[in-house]
Amino acid sequence: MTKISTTIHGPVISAFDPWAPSAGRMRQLLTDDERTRLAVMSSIARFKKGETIYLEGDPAEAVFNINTGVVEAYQVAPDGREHITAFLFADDLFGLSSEGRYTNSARAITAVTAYRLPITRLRSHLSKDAGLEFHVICKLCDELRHAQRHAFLLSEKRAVTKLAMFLQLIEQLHIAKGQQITEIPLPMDRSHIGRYIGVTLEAVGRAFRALTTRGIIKLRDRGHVRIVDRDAFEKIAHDPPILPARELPSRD
Amino acid sequence: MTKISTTIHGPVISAFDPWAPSAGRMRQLLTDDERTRLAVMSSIARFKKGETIYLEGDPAEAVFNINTGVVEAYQVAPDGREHITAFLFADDLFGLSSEGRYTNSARAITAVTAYRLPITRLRSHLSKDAGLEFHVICKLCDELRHAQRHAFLLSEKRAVTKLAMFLQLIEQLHIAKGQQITEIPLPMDRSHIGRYIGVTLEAVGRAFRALTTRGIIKLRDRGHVRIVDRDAFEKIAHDPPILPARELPSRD
DNA sequence: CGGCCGGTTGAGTACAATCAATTCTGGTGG
DNA sequence: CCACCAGAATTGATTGTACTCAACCGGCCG
Repeated sequence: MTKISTTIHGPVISAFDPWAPSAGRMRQLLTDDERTRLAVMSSIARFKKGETIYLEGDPAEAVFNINTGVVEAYQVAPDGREHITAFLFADDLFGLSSEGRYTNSARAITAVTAYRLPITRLRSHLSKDAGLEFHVICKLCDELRHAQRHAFLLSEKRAVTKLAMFLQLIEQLHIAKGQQITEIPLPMDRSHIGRYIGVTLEAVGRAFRALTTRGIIKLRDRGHVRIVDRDAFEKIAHDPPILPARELPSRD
Repeated sequence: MTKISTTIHGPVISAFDPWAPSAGRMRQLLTDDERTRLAVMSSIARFKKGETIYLEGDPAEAVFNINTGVVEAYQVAPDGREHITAFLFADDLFGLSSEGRYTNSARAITAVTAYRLPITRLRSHLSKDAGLEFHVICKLCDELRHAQRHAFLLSEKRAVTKLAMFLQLIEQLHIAKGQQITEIPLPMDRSHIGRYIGVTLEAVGRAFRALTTRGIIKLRDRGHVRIVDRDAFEKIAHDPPILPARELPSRD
Protein backbone atom coordinates (compact mmCIF):
# COMPACT_ATOMS: atom_id res chain seq x y z
CA MET A 1 0.00 0.00 0.00
CA THR A 2 2.97 2.25 0.28
CA LYS A 3 4.30 1.88 -3.19
CA ILE A 4 2.42 3.75 -5.82
CA SER A 5 5.01 2.88 -8.34
CA THR A 6 3.11 2.45 -11.55
CA THR A 7 0.68 5.29 -11.78
CA ILE A 8 0.27 8.60 -10.09
CA HIS A 9 3.39 10.24 -8.78
CA GLY A 10 2.07 13.73 -8.41
CA PRO A 11 2.95 17.05 -10.00
CA VAL A 12 6.21 17.57 -11.81
CA ILE A 13 7.95 20.89 -11.99
CA SER A 14 11.02 21.12 -14.13
CA ALA A 15 13.14 24.21 -14.42
CA PHE A 16 16.64 25.54 -14.21
CA ASP A 17 18.00 26.52 -10.87
CA PRO A 18 18.81 30.19 -11.39
CA TRP A 19 21.91 30.00 -9.24
CA ALA A 20 23.40 26.55 -9.40
CA PRO A 21 25.72 26.25 -12.39
CA SER A 22 24.25 22.94 -13.42
CA ALA A 23 24.92 22.12 -16.99
CA GLY A 24 22.51 22.63 -19.83
CA ARG A 25 19.60 20.54 -18.76
CA MET A 26 16.65 21.47 -16.65
CA ARG A 27 15.84 19.25 -13.76
CA GLN A 28 12.81 17.89 -12.08
CA LEU A 29 12.76 20.06 -9.01
CA LEU A 30 10.42 18.25 -6.71
CA THR A 31 11.41 15.40 -4.47
CA ASP A 32 9.19 12.34 -4.47
CA ASP A 33 8.08 13.42 -1.08
CA GLU A 34 6.97 16.82 -2.24
CA ARG A 35 5.24 15.34 -5.21
CA THR A 36 3.12 13.04 -3.18
CA ARG A 37 2.28 15.76 -0.74
CA LEU A 38 1.16 17.92 -3.62
CA ALA A 39 -0.68 15.02 -5.18
CA VAL A 40 -2.71 14.62 -2.04
CA MET A 41 -4.07 18.13 -2.24
CA SER A 42 -4.68 18.07 -5.96
CA SER A 43 -7.18 16.61 -8.36
CA ILE A 44 -6.66 15.61 -11.96
CA ALA A 45 -8.40 17.69 -14.57
CA ARG A 46 -8.92 16.76 -18.20
CA PHE A 47 -9.62 19.18 -21.00
CA LYS A 48 -10.63 18.54 -24.56
CA LYS A 49 -8.91 20.19 -27.46
CA GLY A 50 -10.12 23.77 -27.69
CA GLU A 51 -11.69 23.76 -24.26
CA THR A 52 -11.40 26.87 -22.13
CA ILE A 53 -9.70 26.27 -18.80
CA TYR A 54 -10.34 29.66 -17.25
CA LEU A 55 -10.92 33.23 -18.30
CA GLU A 56 -9.09 36.39 -17.40
CA GLY A 57 -10.75 37.98 -14.40
CA ASP A 58 -12.20 34.78 -13.03
CA PRO A 59 -11.56 34.28 -9.33
CA ALA A 60 -8.33 32.34 -9.17
CA GLU A 61 -9.10 29.17 -7.30
CA ALA A 62 -6.36 26.92 -8.53
CA VAL A 63 -3.08 26.70 -10.33
CA PHE A 64 -2.44 23.92 -12.79
CA ASN A 65 0.49 21.67 -13.52
CA ILE A 66 0.38 20.08 -16.95
CA ASN A 67 0.77 16.38 -17.24
CA THR A 68 0.26 15.91 -20.97
CA GLY A 69 -0.86 18.17 -23.77
CA VAL A 70 -0.42 21.81 -24.69
CA VAL A 71 -2.12 24.90 -23.29
CA GLU A 72 -2.21 28.46 -24.56
CA ALA A 73 -2.32 31.38 -22.17
CA TYR A 74 -3.79 34.40 -23.90
CA GLN A 75 -5.13 37.86 -23.46
CA VAL A 76 -7.98 39.39 -25.39
CA ALA A 77 -7.67 42.89 -26.76
CA PRO A 78 -10.76 45.09 -26.49
CA ASP A 79 -11.46 44.58 -30.19
CA GLY A 80 -11.47 40.83 -29.78
CA ARG A 81 -8.06 39.97 -31.16
CA GLU A 82 -6.24 37.43 -29.06
CA HIS A 83 -2.61 37.68 -28.10
CA ILE A 84 -0.97 34.48 -26.98
CA THR A 85 1.16 35.05 -23.91
CA ALA A 86 2.67 31.60 -23.69
CA PHE A 87 2.48 28.05 -24.85
CA LEU A 88 2.60 25.69 -21.90
CA PHE A 89 3.78 22.11 -22.03
CA ALA A 90 4.24 19.16 -19.72
CA ASP A 91 5.64 20.02 -16.27
CA ASP A 92 4.73 23.66 -16.69
CA LEU A 93 2.84 25.58 -14.07
CA PHE A 94 0.10 28.02 -14.99
CA GLY A 95 -2.72 29.96 -13.47
CA LEU A 96 -1.02 33.27 -12.76
CA SER A 97 -3.18 35.60 -10.76
CA SER A 98 -3.09 39.01 -9.20
CA GLU A 99 -5.23 40.04 -6.29
CA GLY A 100 -7.13 36.82 -6.49
CA ARG A 101 -8.08 36.98 -10.18
CA TYR A 102 -6.53 35.29 -13.17
CA THR A 103 -4.50 37.74 -15.20
CA ASN A 104 -5.02 35.92 -18.46
CA SER A 105 -7.13 33.24 -20.02
CA ALA A 106 -6.12 29.67 -20.74
CA ARG A 107 -7.33 27.16 -23.26
CA ALA A 108 -6.31 23.66 -24.24
CA ILE A 109 -4.70 23.46 -27.67
CA THR A 110 -4.60 19.68 -27.62
CA ALA A 111 -6.25 17.26 -25.26
CA VAL A 112 -4.79 18.05 -21.85
CA THR A 113 -4.47 16.36 -18.50
CA ALA A 114 -3.26 18.43 -15.60
CA TYR A 115 -3.05 18.53 -11.86
CA ARG A 116 -5.35 21.09 -10.36
CA LEU A 117 -3.93 22.60 -7.16
CA PRO A 118 -6.42 24.60 -5.10
CA ILE A 119 -4.79 27.83 -4.07
CA THR A 120 -6.00 27.87 -0.50
CA ARG A 121 -4.46 24.54 0.21
CA LEU A 122 -1.38 25.25 -1.85
CA ARG A 123 -0.75 28.52 -0.14
CA SER A 124 -0.97 27.21 3.39
CA HIS A 125 1.29 24.37 2.38
CA LEU A 126 3.73 26.73 0.73
CA SER A 127 4.14 28.86 3.79
CA LYS A 128 5.24 25.83 5.71
CA ASP A 129 7.64 24.35 3.22
CA ALA A 130 10.65 26.46 2.34
CA GLY A 131 11.99 23.82 -0.01
CA LEU A 132 8.85 23.79 -2.08
CA GLU A 133 8.75 27.55 -2.14
CA PHE A 134 12.26 27.61 -3.42
CA HIS A 135 11.29 25.36 -6.28
CA VAL A 136 8.41 27.58 -7.16
CA ILE A 137 10.84 30.46 -7.24
CA CYS A 138 13.01 28.55 -9.68
CA LYS A 139 10.05 27.86 -11.91
CA LEU A 140 8.96 31.47 -11.84
CA CYS A 141 12.44 32.61 -12.83
CA ASP A 142 12.19 30.24 -15.73
CA GLU A 143 8.86 31.59 -16.83
CA LEU A 144 10.17 35.09 -16.47
CA ARG A 145 13.05 34.34 -18.76
CA HIS A 146 10.63 32.86 -21.22
CA ALA A 147 8.42 35.91 -21.14
CA GLN A 148 11.46 38.07 -21.76
CA ARG A 149 12.60 35.99 -24.68
CA HIS A 150 9.09 36.21 -26.04
CA ALA A 151 9.21 39.97 -25.78
CA PHE A 152 12.58 39.93 -27.51
CA LEU A 153 11.07 37.89 -30.32
CA LEU A 154 8.16 40.28 -30.64
CA SER A 155 10.48 43.23 -30.93
CA GLU A 156 11.77 41.89 -34.23
CA LYS A 157 10.07 43.27 -37.28
CA ARG A 158 10.50 40.76 -40.07
CA ALA A 159 8.21 37.78 -40.02
CA VAL A 160 10.83 35.23 -41.11
CA THR A 161 13.07 36.25 -38.27
CA LYS A 162 10.25 35.94 -35.79
CA LEU A 163 9.29 32.55 -37.13
CA ALA A 164 12.86 31.30 -37.02
CA MET A 165 13.24 32.49 -33.45
CA PHE A 166 9.98 30.81 -32.59
CA LEU A 167 11.16 27.52 -34.01
CA GLN A 168 14.40 27.84 -32.07
CA LEU A 169 12.38 28.42 -28.93
CA ILE A 170 10.33 25.28 -29.35
CA GLU A 171 13.36 23.26 -30.25
CA GLN A 172 15.30 24.44 -27.22
CA LEU A 173 12.39 23.53 -25.03
CA HIS A 174 12.75 19.93 -26.04
CA ILE A 175 16.50 20.00 -25.77
CA ALA A 176 16.31 21.48 -22.29
CA LYS A 177 14.10 18.61 -21.30
CA GLY A 178 16.71 16.22 -22.52
CA GLN A 179 14.83 14.80 -25.46
CA GLN A 180 16.84 14.95 -28.60
CA ILE A 181 14.84 15.47 -31.72
CA THR A 182 15.50 15.71 -35.41
CA GLU A 183 12.16 17.28 -36.12
CA ILE A 184 10.40 20.14 -34.38
CA PRO A 185 6.84 19.25 -33.50
CA LEU A 186 4.29 22.02 -33.86
CA PRO A 187 1.15 21.05 -31.97
CA MET A 188 -0.37 24.42 -32.73
CA ASP A 189 -1.72 25.70 -36.04
CA ARG A 190 -0.65 28.71 -38.10
CA SER A 191 -3.03 31.07 -36.43
CA HIS A 192 -1.71 30.15 -33.00
CA ILE A 193 1.80 30.78 -34.15
CA GLY A 194 0.74 34.08 -35.66
CA ARG A 195 -0.91 35.22 -32.47
CA TYR A 196 2.18 34.26 -30.52
CA ILE A 197 4.77 35.94 -32.72
CA GLY A 198 2.58 38.91 -33.48
CA VAL A 199 1.89 38.56 -37.20
CA THR A 200 -1.07 37.43 -39.24
CA LEU A 201 -1.49 33.81 -40.16
CA GLU A 202 -0.90 34.68 -43.80
CA ALA A 203 2.44 36.15 -42.87
CA VAL A 204 3.26 32.98 -40.96
CA GLY A 205 2.52 30.96 -44.06
CA ARG A 206 4.65 33.17 -46.27
CA ALA A 207 7.50 33.00 -43.79
CA PHE A 208 7.31 29.21 -43.78
CA ARG A 209 7.38 29.18 -47.53
CA ALA A 210 10.28 31.62 -47.66
CA LEU A 211 12.31 29.33 -45.42
CA THR A 212 11.24 26.25 -47.34
CA THR A 213 12.01 27.52 -50.83
CA ARG A 214 15.39 28.72 -49.65
CA GLY A 215 16.06 25.17 -48.52
CA ILE A 216 16.50 26.13 -44.91
CA ILE A 217 13.70 24.07 -43.43
CA LYS A 218 11.60 21.17 -44.57
CA LEU A 219 7.97 20.58 -43.68
CA ARG A 220 6.95 16.97 -43.32
CA ASP A 221 3.36 17.99 -42.69
CA ARG A 222 1.42 20.71 -40.90
CA GLY A 223 2.91 19.78 -37.61
CA HIS A 224 6.51 18.78 -38.18
CA VAL A 225 9.46 20.86 -39.34
CA ARG A 226 13.01 19.86 -39.86
CA ILE A 227 15.89 22.27 -40.02
CA VAL A 228 17.98 21.44 -43.04
CA ASP A 229 20.47 24.28 -43.29
CA ARG A 230 21.44 25.04 -39.73
CA ASP A 231 23.79 27.90 -40.52
CA ALA A 232 21.38 29.80 -42.69
CA PHE A 233 18.71 29.15 -40.10
CA GLU A 234 20.71 30.61 -37.24
CA LYS A 235 21.62 33.56 -39.39
CA ILE A 236 17.99 34.36 -40.08
CA ALA A 237 17.00 33.82 -36.48
CA HIS A 238 19.78 36.14 -35.40
CA ASP A 239 18.34 38.78 -37.59
CA PRO A 240 20.37 40.13 -40.43
CA PRO A 241 18.80 43.56 -40.11
CA ILE A 242 18.49 43.92 -43.84
CA LEU A 243 19.48 41.63 -46.59
CA PRO A 244 17.91 42.24 -49.95
CA ALA A 245 18.00 45.53 -51.79
CA ARG A 246 21.63 45.70 -52.75
CA GLU A 247 22.24 43.83 -55.96
CA LEU A 248 24.92 41.23 -55.69
CA PRO A 249 27.66 43.80 -55.68
CA SER A 250 30.50 41.49 -56.52
CA ARG A 251 31.71 38.01 -56.17
CA ASP A 252 34.85 38.08 -58.20
CA MET B 1 31.77 63.47 6.49
CA THR B 2 28.22 63.83 5.43
CA LYS B 3 26.32 61.54 7.61
CA ILE B 4 24.82 58.63 5.84
CA SER B 5 21.27 59.12 6.91
CA THR B 6 20.22 57.78 10.20
CA THR B 7 17.46 55.84 8.54
CA ILE B 8 18.76 52.82 6.74
CA HIS B 9 16.02 50.28 7.07
CA GLY B 10 17.13 47.80 4.47
CA PRO B 11 15.66 46.54 1.23
CA VAL B 12 12.10 47.22 0.22
CA ILE B 13 10.11 44.91 -1.97
CA SER B 14 6.69 46.03 -3.04
CA ALA B 15 4.32 43.93 -5.07
CA PHE B 16 0.83 42.58 -5.25
CA ASP B 17 0.00 39.42 -3.46
CA PRO B 18 -1.15 37.19 -6.30
CA TRP B 19 -3.80 35.55 -4.16
CA ALA B 20 -5.00 37.93 -1.53
CA PRO B 21 -7.79 40.10 -2.94
CA SER B 22 -6.26 43.24 -1.50
CA ALA B 23 -7.51 46.33 -3.18
CA GLY B 24 -5.71 48.18 -5.93
CA ARG B 25 -2.49 49.09 -4.22
CA MET B 26 0.68 47.15 -3.98
CA ARG B 27 2.18 46.69 -0.60
CA GLN B 28 5.56 46.69 0.98
CA LEU B 29 6.01 42.98 1.48
CA LEU B 30 8.86 42.79 3.93
CA THR B 31 8.53 43.11 7.66
CA ASP B 32 10.93 45.40 9.45
CA ASP B 33 12.54 42.32 10.77
CA GLU B 34 13.14 40.85 7.35
CA ARG B 35 14.43 44.15 6.09
CA THR B 36 17.05 44.46 8.75
CA ARG B 37 18.09 40.88 8.28
CA LEU B 38 18.52 41.53 4.60
CA ALA B 39 20.27 44.80 5.28
CA VAL B 40 22.86 42.99 7.32
CA MET B 41 23.88 40.78 4.44
CA SER B 42 23.81 43.52 1.86
CA SER B 43 25.92 46.46 0.84
CA ILE B 44 24.85 49.67 -0.78
CA ALA B 45 25.93 50.21 -4.35
CA ARG B 46 25.86 53.48 -6.25
CA PHE B 47 25.86 53.83 -9.99
CA LYS B 48 26.25 56.89 -12.11
CA LYS B 49 23.91 57.67 -14.95
CA GLY B 50 24.79 55.45 -17.88
CA GLU B 51 26.95 53.13 -15.82
CA THR B 52 26.83 49.44 -16.55
CA ILE B 53 25.80 47.33 -13.56
CA TYR B 54 26.44 43.93 -15.05
CA LEU B 55 26.54 42.23 -18.43
CA GLU B 56 24.67 39.26 -19.76
CA GLY B 57 26.72 36.14 -19.17
CA ASP B 58 28.63 37.50 -16.21
CA PRO B 59 28.71 35.16 -13.23
CA ALA B 60 25.71 36.17 -11.17
CA GLU B 61 27.05 37.10 -7.77
CA ALA B 62 24.31 39.32 -6.51
CA VAL B 63 20.80 40.52 -6.98
CA PHE B 64 19.92 44.15 -6.53
CA ASN B 65 17.12 46.01 -4.90
CA ILE B 66 16.71 49.56 -6.10
CA ASN B 67 16.57 52.31 -3.59
CA THR B 68 16.44 55.33 -5.84
CA GLY B 69 16.84 55.84 -9.55
CA VAL B 70 15.97 53.94 -12.71
CA VAL B 71 17.67 50.92 -14.26
CA GLU B 72 17.24 49.36 -17.68
CA ALA B 73 17.55 45.63 -18.17
CA TYR B 74 18.46 44.89 -21.75
CA GLN B 75 19.60 42.26 -24.19
CA VAL B 76 21.92 42.78 -27.09
CA ALA B 77 21.09 41.31 -30.47
CA PRO B 78 24.01 39.81 -32.41
CA ASP B 79 24.07 42.85 -34.66
CA GLY B 80 24.45 45.18 -31.71
CA ARG B 81 20.91 46.49 -31.42
CA GLU B 82 19.70 46.64 -27.86
CA HIS B 83 16.30 45.50 -26.75
CA ILE B 84 15.14 46.81 -23.40
CA THR B 85 13.55 44.07 -21.35
CA ALA B 86 12.37 46.18 -18.48
CA PHE B 87 12.63 49.49 -16.75
CA LEU B 88 13.23 49.03 -13.05
CA PHE B 89 12.31 51.52 -10.38
CA ALA B 90 12.51 51.89 -6.62
CA ASP B 91 11.67 48.74 -4.65
CA ASP B 92 12.22 46.55 -7.70
CA LEU B 93 14.40 43.50 -7.64
CA PHE B 94 16.73 42.67 -10.49
CA GLY B 95 19.62 40.43 -11.37
CA LEU B 96 17.82 37.51 -12.94
CA SER B 97 20.12 34.62 -13.63
CA SER B 98 20.06 31.13 -15.00
CA GLU B 99 22.61 28.51 -14.16
CA GLY B 100 24.68 31.03 -12.32
CA ARG B 101 24.93 33.63 -15.09
CA TYR B 102 23.01 36.81 -15.64
CA THR B 103 20.48 36.40 -18.40
CA ASN B 104 20.53 40.04 -19.39
CA SER B 105 22.53 43.17 -18.90
CA ALA B 106 21.68 46.09 -16.65
CA ARG B 107 22.60 49.72 -16.79
CA ALA B 108 21.69 52.78 -14.77
CA ILE B 109 19.51 55.25 -16.66
CA THR B 110 19.71 57.82 -13.92
CA ALA B 111 21.92 57.94 -10.88
CA VAL B 112 21.06 54.86 -8.88
CA THR B 113 21.46 53.63 -5.35
CA ALA B 114 20.65 50.02 -4.66
CA TYR B 115 21.12 47.26 -2.17
CA ARG B 116 23.44 44.60 -3.38
CA LEU B 117 22.52 41.17 -2.04
CA PRO B 118 25.17 38.50 -2.53
CA ILE B 119 23.52 35.40 -3.86
CA THR B 120 25.32 32.90 -1.69
CA ARG B 121 24.19 34.59 1.45
CA LEU B 122 20.76 35.35 0.11
CA ARG B 123 20.20 31.81 -0.96
CA SER B 124 21.13 30.22 2.31
CA HIS B 125 18.97 32.73 4.05
CA LEU B 126 16.11 32.10 1.69
CA SER B 127 16.08 28.40 2.30
CA LYS B 128 15.58 29.06 5.98
CA ASP B 129 12.90 31.68 5.79
CA ALA B 130 9.62 30.62 4.23
CA GLY B 131 8.09 34.02 4.77
CA LEU B 132 10.80 35.76 2.82
CA GLU B 133 10.61 33.19 0.08
CA PHE B 134 6.93 33.79 -0.22
CA HIS B 135 7.53 37.48 -0.70
CA VAL B 136 10.04 36.79 -3.40
CA ILE B 137 7.42 34.65 -5.10
CA CYS B 138 4.99 37.55 -5.00
CA LYS B 139 7.55 39.84 -6.53
CA LEU B 140 8.34 37.36 -9.27
CA CYS B 141 4.67 37.02 -10.13
CA ASP B 142 4.57 40.76 -10.43
CA GLU B 143 7.53 40.83 -12.74
CA LEU B 144 6.04 38.05 -14.77
CA ARG B 145 2.85 40.00 -15.26
CA HIS B 146 4.92 42.97 -16.30
CA ALA B 147 6.85 40.95 -18.83
CA GLN B 148 3.60 39.66 -20.25
CA ARG B 149 2.12 43.11 -20.53
CA HIS B 150 5.30 44.19 -22.23
CA ALA B 151 4.92 41.38 -24.74
CA PHE B 152 1.33 42.40 -25.26
CA LEU B 153 2.44 45.93 -25.96
CA LEU B 154 5.07 44.73 -28.42
CA SER B 155 2.51 42.71 -30.32
CA GLU B 156 0.77 45.90 -31.33
CA LYS B 157 1.76 47.25 -34.71
CA ARG B 158 1.07 50.95 -34.72
CA ALA B 159 3.56 53.15 -32.96
CA VAL B 160 1.00 55.52 -31.42
CA THR B 161 -0.77 52.61 -29.81
CA LYS B 162 2.45 51.27 -28.42
CA LEU B 163 3.43 54.64 -27.07
CA ALA B 164 0.04 55.18 -25.46
CA MET B 165 0.19 51.76 -23.84
CA PHE B 166 3.67 52.55 -22.63
CA LEU B 167 2.53 55.77 -21.02
CA GLN B 168 -0.35 53.91 -19.38
CA LEU B 169 2.15 51.43 -18.04
CA ILE B 170 4.33 54.05 -16.43
CA GLU B 171 1.36 55.88 -15.06
CA GLN B 172 -0.10 52.73 -13.53
CA LEU B 173 3.22 52.01 -11.90
CA HIS B 174 2.96 55.20 -9.94
CA ILE B 175 -0.69 54.69 -9.14
CA ALA B 176 0.02 51.18 -7.90
CA LYS B 177 2.57 52.63 -5.55
CA GLY B 178 -0.03 54.97 -4.19
CA GLN B 179 1.40 58.20 -5.50
CA GLN B 180 -1.15 60.21 -7.37
CA ILE B 181 0.22 62.21 -10.21
CA THR B 182 -1.10 64.61 -12.77
CA GLU B 183 1.92 64.29 -14.97
CA ILE B 184 3.74 61.20 -16.14
CA PRO B 185 7.48 61.46 -15.54
CA LEU B 186 9.71 59.99 -18.22
CA PRO B 187 13.20 59.55 -16.80
CA MET B 188 14.29 57.85 -20.01
CA ASP B 189 14.95 59.40 -23.39
CA ARG B 190 13.33 58.74 -26.77
CA SER B 191 15.76 56.05 -27.74
CA HIS B 192 15.13 54.15 -24.53
CA ILE B 193 11.42 54.28 -25.13
CA GLY B 194 11.93 53.15 -28.68
CA ARG B 195 14.03 50.20 -27.65
CA TYR B 196 11.43 49.26 -25.08
CA ILE B 197 8.36 49.47 -27.32
CA GLY B 198 10.16 48.10 -30.34
CA VAL B 199 10.22 51.03 -32.72
CA THR B 200 12.85 53.50 -33.83
CA LEU B 201 13.40 56.70 -31.96
CA GLU B 202 12.10 58.65 -34.94
CA ALA B 203 8.84 56.73 -34.76
CA VAL B 204 8.64 57.52 -31.06
CA GLY B 205 8.99 61.19 -31.86
CA ARG B 206 6.34 61.07 -34.54
CA ALA B 207 3.98 59.22 -32.24
CA PHE B 208 4.48 61.85 -29.55
CA ARG B 209 3.74 64.53 -32.07
CA ALA B 210 0.67 62.73 -33.36
CA LEU B 211 -0.75 62.58 -29.86
CA THR B 212 0.20 66.16 -29.15
CA THR B 213 -1.26 67.71 -32.27
CA ARG B 214 -4.46 65.80 -31.73
CA GLY B 215 -4.66 67.40 -28.32
CA ILE B 216 -4.53 64.12 -26.48
CA ILE B 217 -1.37 64.70 -24.49
CA LYS B 218 0.70 67.68 -23.56
CA LEU B 219 4.46 67.73 -23.16
CA ARG B 220 5.75 70.04 -20.48
CA ASP B 221 9.30 69.20 -21.44
CA ARG B 222 11.29 66.23 -22.63
CA GLY B 223 10.55 64.33 -19.46
CA HIS B 224 7.00 65.15 -18.45
CA VAL B 225 3.73 64.31 -20.19
CA ARG B 226 0.23 65.13 -19.18
CA ILE B 227 -2.80 63.35 -20.52
CA VAL B 228 -5.30 65.94 -21.60
CA ASP B 229 -8.00 63.95 -23.36
CA ARG B 230 -8.39 60.82 -21.34
CA ASP B 231 -11.07 59.21 -23.49
CA ALA B 232 -9.22 59.63 -26.74
CA PHE B 233 -6.09 58.42 -25.01
CA GLU B 234 -7.66 55.22 -23.74
CA LYS B 235 -9.18 54.64 -27.15
CA ILE B 236 -5.80 54.85 -28.84
CA ALA B 237 -4.15 52.71 -26.20
CA HIS B 238 -6.87 50.13 -26.62
CA ASP B 239 -6.05 49.95 -30.25
CA PRO B 240 -8.63 50.86 -32.78
CA PRO B 241 -7.29 48.35 -35.29
CA ILE B 242 -7.75 50.69 -38.17
CA LEU B 243 -9.33 54.03 -38.47
CA PRO B 244 -8.45 55.94 -41.61
CA ALA B 245 -8.72 54.50 -45.10
CA ARG B 246 -12.41 54.70 -45.91
CA GLU B 247 -13.15 57.95 -47.63
CA LEU B 248 -16.05 59.72 -46.08
CA PRO B 249 -18.39 57.52 -48.06
CA SER B 250 -21.43 59.57 -47.47
CA ARG B 251 -22.73 62.53 -45.66
CA ASP B 252 -25.66 63.34 -47.83
C1' DC C 1 31.67 80.33 -29.51
C1' DG C 2 31.66 75.68 -31.07
C1' DG C 3 30.58 71.09 -30.36
C1' DC C 4 27.72 67.49 -28.90
C1' DC C 5 23.71 65.22 -27.70
C1' DG C 6 19.00 64.52 -27.87
C1' DG C 7 15.44 65.42 -30.68
C1' DT C 8 12.87 66.59 -35.01
C1' DT C 9 11.71 66.57 -39.88
C1' DG C 10 11.54 64.83 -44.69
C1' DA C 11 11.71 61.61 -48.88
C1' DG C 12 11.90 57.11 -50.52
C1' DT C 13 11.44 52.12 -49.68
C1' DA C 14 10.33 47.72 -47.71
C1' DC C 15 7.48 44.92 -45.31
C1' DA C 16 3.37 43.07 -43.40
C1' DA C 17 -1.81 43.92 -42.91
C1' DT C 18 -5.85 43.52 -45.25
C1' DC C 19 -9.42 41.46 -47.97
C1' DA C 20 -10.79 38.20 -51.00
C1' DA C 21 -10.35 34.16 -53.74
C1' DT C 22 -8.47 29.52 -54.14
C1' DT C 23 -6.30 25.21 -53.00
C1' DC C 24 -5.18 21.65 -49.89
C1' DT C 25 -6.16 18.33 -46.24
C1' DG C 26 -8.36 15.20 -43.47
C1' DG C 27 -12.50 13.29 -42.12
C1' DT C 28 -17.30 11.82 -43.04
C1' DG C 29 -21.02 9.42 -45.01
C1' DG C 30 -23.09 7.49 -49.01
C1' DC D 1 -13.96 3.59 -52.57
C1' DC D 2 -15.14 7.86 -53.75
C1' DA D 3 -17.68 12.24 -53.43
C1' DC D 4 -18.12 15.68 -50.51
C1' DC D 5 -17.38 19.06 -46.90
C1' DA D 6 -15.28 22.17 -43.42
C1' DG D 7 -11.35 23.91 -41.68
C1' DA D 8 -6.74 25.03 -42.43
C1' DA D 9 -3.49 26.82 -45.38
C1' DT D 10 -1.97 29.23 -49.50
C1' DT D 11 -1.83 32.81 -52.90
C1' DG D 12 -2.56 37.42 -54.96
C1' DA D 13 -3.21 42.55 -55.25
C1' DT D 14 -3.47 46.67 -52.82
C1' DT D 15 -2.49 49.84 -49.12
C1' DG D 16 -0.69 51.64 -44.90
C1' DT D 17 2.82 52.14 -41.61
C1' DA D 18 7.31 52.21 -39.91
C1' DC D 19 12.12 51.80 -41.26
C1' DT D 20 16.12 53.92 -43.33
C1' DC D 21 19.18 57.53 -44.22
C1' DA D 22 20.17 62.04 -44.08
C1' DA D 23 19.74 66.73 -43.01
C1' DC D 24 18.55 69.89 -39.58
C1' DC D 25 17.36 72.14 -34.91
C1' DG D 26 18.00 73.57 -30.13
C1' DG D 27 19.78 73.45 -25.67
C1' DC D 28 23.77 72.59 -22.57
C1' DC D 29 28.58 72.46 -21.38
C1' DG D 30 33.08 73.37 -21.81
